[in-house]
Amino acid sequence: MMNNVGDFLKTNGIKPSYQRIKIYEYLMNTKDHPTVESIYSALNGQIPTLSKTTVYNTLKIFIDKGIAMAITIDDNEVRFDAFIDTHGHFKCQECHRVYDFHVNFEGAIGDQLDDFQILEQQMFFYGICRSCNEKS
Amino acid sequence: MMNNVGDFLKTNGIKPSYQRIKIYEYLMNTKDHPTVESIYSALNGQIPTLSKTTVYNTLKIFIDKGIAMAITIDDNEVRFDAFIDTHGHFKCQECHRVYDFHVNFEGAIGDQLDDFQILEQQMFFYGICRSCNEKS
DNA sequence: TTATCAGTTTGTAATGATTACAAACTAAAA
DNA sequence: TTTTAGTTTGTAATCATTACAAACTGATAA
Ligand SMILES: [Mn+2]
Ligand SMILES: [Mn+2]
Ligand SMILES: [Zn+2]
Ligand SMILES: [Zn+2]
Repeated sequence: MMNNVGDFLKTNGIKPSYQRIKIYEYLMNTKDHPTVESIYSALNGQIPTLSKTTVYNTLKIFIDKGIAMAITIDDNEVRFDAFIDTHGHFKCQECHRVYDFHVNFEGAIGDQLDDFQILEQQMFFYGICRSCNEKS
Repeated sequence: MMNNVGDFLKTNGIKPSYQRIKIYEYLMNTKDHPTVESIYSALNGQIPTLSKTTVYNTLKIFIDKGIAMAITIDDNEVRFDAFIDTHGHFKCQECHRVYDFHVNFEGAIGDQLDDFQILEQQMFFYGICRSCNEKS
């Protein structure tokens, strides 16, 4: 075997092509919630024939199969995340970095949505991060 | 005098033109978090010369002046809200309605972001609403 | 009053992200 | 080898948003 990511994709019903493995590895190893554009340009070096359409298609498959998620933290920039446990995101308006944080969703809303069937939860914060704060 | 919305806009540093008053009134009276498209087509009746560009411009001004906010609850559909107190949104995947709910943000994240300066908070839930649940 | 001027509105053109589509390719099965 | 299903690629189409400049408006100054 020797290829963990390939096996992981197979387990999730995704045929592990070279492109798919590379894209998933990149998403897994990169903690900055990359966009389609940044994934494409990061991989274009090792895969010169890579098409942006393939990046779009592959990410859509990952999301459909539940091994990645899309984060629309700002109009007109969709970012992707291989860390799929429910968690919140903080976006720094200075350095544009996106940080993860843990959220206790239950405590935050009480019983207001008791008759609603909740399938997905997102929390986004915006502001200035610690590191940017220290520079001023 | 006699025009509350006009005065309200003036108070917030916005010159109260006919278009701006109508757009703000619509946003205020409509609880369904309308899009640019739905605002435009709702008002096009009474203001036949209305331009979609004016709707975009006006909403941008409202947001800059802090009397409205943009909600990107789903990729490729930006919605607008005149209710600017911090609150959460639930989007029904069946009827596509967007519901407001109250959120206790402090309790939800603890002290994880203590050194971060938080300027804006958003919470989005997705699922099936009560009314759609009852139909099945 | 008329002339001027800043701000507003409008229509059209440009942009840019995403999607549609069909041809080329790949790898496994028959 | 041939077939076939699935994958990748490049190009074209779509669609929301933005840029831009001309037309308009309403207030102010002469
Ligand atoms: Mn994350
Ligand atoms: Mn709302
Ligand atoms: Zn920062
Ligand atoms: Zn519903």
